[in-house]
Amino acid sequence: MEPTAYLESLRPAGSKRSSKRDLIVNVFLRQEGHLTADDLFDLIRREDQKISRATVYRTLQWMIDAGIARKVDFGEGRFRFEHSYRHPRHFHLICKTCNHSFEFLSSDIEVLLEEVAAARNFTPGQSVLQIHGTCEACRTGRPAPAEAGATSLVFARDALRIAIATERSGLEFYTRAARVAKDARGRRVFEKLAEEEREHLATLETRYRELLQQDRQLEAHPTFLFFKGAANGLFSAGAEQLMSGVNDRQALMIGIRCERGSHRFFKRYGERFEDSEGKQIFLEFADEERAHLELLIREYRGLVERQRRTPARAAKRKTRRAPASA
Amino acid sequence: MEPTAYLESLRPAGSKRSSKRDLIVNVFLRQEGHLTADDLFDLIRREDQKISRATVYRTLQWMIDAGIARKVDFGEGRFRFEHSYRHPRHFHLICKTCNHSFEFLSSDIEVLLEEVAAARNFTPGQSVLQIHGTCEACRTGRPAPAEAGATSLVFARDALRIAIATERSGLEFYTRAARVAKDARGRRVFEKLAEEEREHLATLETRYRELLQQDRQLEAHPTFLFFKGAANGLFSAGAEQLMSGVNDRQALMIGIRCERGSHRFFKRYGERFEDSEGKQIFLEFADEERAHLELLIREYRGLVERQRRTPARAAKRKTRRAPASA
DNA sequence: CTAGGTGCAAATAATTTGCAGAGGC
DNA sequence: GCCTCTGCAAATTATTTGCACCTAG
Repeated sequence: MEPTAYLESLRPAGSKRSSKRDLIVNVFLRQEGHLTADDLFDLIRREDQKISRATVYRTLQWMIDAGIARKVDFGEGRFRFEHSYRHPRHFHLICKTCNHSFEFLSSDIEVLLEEVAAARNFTPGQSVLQIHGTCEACRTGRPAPAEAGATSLVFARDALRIAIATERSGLEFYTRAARVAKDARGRRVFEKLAEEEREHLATLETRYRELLQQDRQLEAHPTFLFFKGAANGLFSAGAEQLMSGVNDRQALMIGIRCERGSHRFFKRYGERFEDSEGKQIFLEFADEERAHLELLIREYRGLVERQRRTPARAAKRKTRRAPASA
Repeated sequence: MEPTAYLESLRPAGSKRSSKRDLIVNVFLRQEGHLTADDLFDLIRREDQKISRATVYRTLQWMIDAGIARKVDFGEGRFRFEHSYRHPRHFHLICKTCNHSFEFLSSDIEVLLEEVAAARNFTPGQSVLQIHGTCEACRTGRPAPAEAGATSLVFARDALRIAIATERSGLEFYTRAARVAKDARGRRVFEKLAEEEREHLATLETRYRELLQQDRQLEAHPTFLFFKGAANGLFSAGAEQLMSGVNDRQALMIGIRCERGSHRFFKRYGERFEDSEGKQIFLEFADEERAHLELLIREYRGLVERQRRTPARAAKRKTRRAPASA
């Protein structure tokens, strides 16, 4: 959505247009950091000498009601304001030396927060998380790479990186499982799964390259979204040693488990974000995993059906496995 | 340490005793929640009509310098103060309806915070974490169980619970491994390990019961310290199936891995807390795990040594295992 | 006796509000 | 014309400070 349409969509009911307010809102949206009311007042004064502090405060409150602005409190004894246009919610790193602040988000932390709230029978709304300390620039004396630009693009970048890492992890797992598998049918299933992961991975990597072209410096931005759960959660160490004796049906079942885990993960977390390209990426990825999952389930059912029609073979297979599983 | 000694130990250099200040400090330390300067002023006024607001503010600043008080900011446009005597650092759940706040700590979150800071080249100091929302009492209309009493006791209780959960998890693992193990020597090692865990567990449970006797209502307090890492991290699902073919040396090595993991975990996290009974419990537990670990390592070395002295047997064992591991 | 500590009142600092006039619909 | 927005100045709220006086060491 374009800025103007975005503003119109958020205008509170029963409010009138006003050139003063428009000016304040526009100047505010043009800014990047976390402004105090006074910072904004100074900026406004450069364009219109007549606007009073009271109007700036009133407009800030209006923007908060409209959802354009968020009020943040860094413990300085006054508030700061940040706009939310193309700017997902986030937590803060705050340098106590230069008073600059840096943004990040961590799904892992958000999950833990929800768990704490649930354990204490608390209905959580917004959370405030600030790490106070010293930034790299203040510690080393050398200027840090500027953290400017569209946060929502960085968010999308990180979402894609996470999806790619997950896919790579799946690919590696299936590849190793295929290498280890002794049963020819089981191995073939793993090989096919690996091939499918490879294809999906290629799609994601293409999309990543396309995203990078939207902003020359996108890769230089530090990580915004921290999210480690997705890439490792599915495959436990040592599991591959169990893969060696796996047949085709079991291999398919393993694939189903993996894809289901992946789908749930991305659906669950995608739903947590507000509208943004990053959210979109998570939900699309979840959808693709679901589609793949359904495909695997159909294959599995087909396989079971076929084995039921040739009971001799199924019985033989069962007999052969019996002593090992006892 | 007793309150008086505690205060003396923290008195800033070059400061005089004063009856007014003593009164303010004592009234402050008697309180439980998070007071505003005005709350405290009102309380003080009940005991001494002459004390002025300025003195209360000055004394609060003095207490902060002395480390007796912490200044917290719930975004209300003014500060609140909490004392730190027998009161570990923590995060807050803040009810936006009744303005009450509840405390918790999560080692898992703290670890993630450190990781984020490290990834951004930020040297972290103190962190602020607030979950704003609605408390149970405000949502249901019924009064919640009062969250009063010594937080440091609750902290110790939770530390013990975590240690116990870890020990139970270890006991369960070794018991199952012993049940599954086919090699008689391997099984015996697991049985011995299980027995040791059982003993340690009994010690911890006794200590837990002793702790409960210090405060009748200790078990009724909601969880303060959230810490899930310890109990599950060591043993992955399916691992027990790998246990079946394990011999005595391998079983010992598995025990060493587990105890080492446990020791590192508790040492690492114990070091994160400030002085308290809870910290003590973590560090003692870490020490006990280390002692056990060293014992196991000695046993392992002895075993290897013995096997080296009877090379025929070792060679035989090796030959027998060769096809399985290829 | 002298460096803090204290009370009082005034100063600051951020933000809000009352009111009369200006301006959009 | 009505209802909202705006500027200005005054009010409010939380906190700090100047200064004269007090008190412990």
